[in-house]
Amino acid sequence: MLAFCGEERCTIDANGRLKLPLQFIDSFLEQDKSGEIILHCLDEGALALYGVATFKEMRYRELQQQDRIANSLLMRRNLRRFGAMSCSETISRQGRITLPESYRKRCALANSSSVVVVGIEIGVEIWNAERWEKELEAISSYEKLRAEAEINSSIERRPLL
Amino acid sequence: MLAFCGEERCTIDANGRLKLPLQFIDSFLEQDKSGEIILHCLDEGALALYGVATFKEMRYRELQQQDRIANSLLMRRNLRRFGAMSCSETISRQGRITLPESYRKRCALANSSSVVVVGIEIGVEIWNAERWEKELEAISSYEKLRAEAEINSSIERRPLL
DNA sequence: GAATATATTGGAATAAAATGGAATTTCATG
DNA sequence: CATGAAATTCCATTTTATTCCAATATATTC
Repeated sequence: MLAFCGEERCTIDANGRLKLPLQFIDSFLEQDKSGEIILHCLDEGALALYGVATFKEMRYRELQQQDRIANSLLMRRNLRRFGAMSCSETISRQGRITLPESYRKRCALANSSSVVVVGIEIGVEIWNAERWEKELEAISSYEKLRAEAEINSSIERRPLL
Repeated sequence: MLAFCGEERCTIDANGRLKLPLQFIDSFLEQDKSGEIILHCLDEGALALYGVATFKEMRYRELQQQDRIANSLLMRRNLRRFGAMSCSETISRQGRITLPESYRKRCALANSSSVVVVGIEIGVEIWNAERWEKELEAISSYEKLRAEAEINSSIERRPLL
């Protein structure tokens, strides 16, 4: 079965907890029997869930360079971004995860609201419903631009616009 | 469990003490059973907490070059900066640390005020709430610029604006 | 140098919140 | 229509946070 695919509607309960769709729970448990996952708040305003191994892979290179941190503002900012915007959680025996309050706020995931859980091949993302609509539109209009650019370059002239 | 991650609100008590969130206490104790940590006042106006080993790692390279100190004002200034702006503390049995008055003042961490404690993967930072908002905005606008540049370069033409 | 005043530290009690689980309801399937 | 599975709601328990107070240590004044 294809892991981390599909688009589902779920509700966040009154305490900020989300019951994950079964298929996603299975995909995470397949990766890591303990059910530990990483929550990461994306700059585009959605909450990503990754397996621990997937996330560590993403962060490995930068964390090697500890001696440069003291003298680089950009490095400290990057640590802040990933540190503050990531935390680990464990899928409970009832298939629930608790979303930290600050992440809920930032991603506009209100308690007792309906959200969209999206498979992204290497994990899942939790989106506020309206934001997800906008993101789909953004993806679509970018694809149109790219298609246009591809056509233009194939006939070897500059785009019309 | 992922060490030093997440974003939490805490209050500094009337005596300038901070009760650390449990997850951060655990992360520090895991590194060093004694609970000894280094407080370091950052130039961007926040207070960083590092494990002793982490801090020594950050300072190791520079402190090797003692022979150059006598002939370098910049080096002496750097020693001053790290010397004056760093001190050690021990996490108390109740999970509290006392923040020195001069650091509180410099980092705008007022007594009886609400502050933000941020995991930065290799330690934590304590931020004045408003300053943290500003820092997040700075990080976010940088990311947006980077994203825009990425899109533009991928379709190989200038932005429409 | 002693006594008083002040600040600092540690701890306990109370209040709040998060967690886990069970029960009921809903939905899908045979 | 009945059965099983899953989702949602609600409640009890445990954990965590906050406040307040006592004890100790430090500083100041006479």
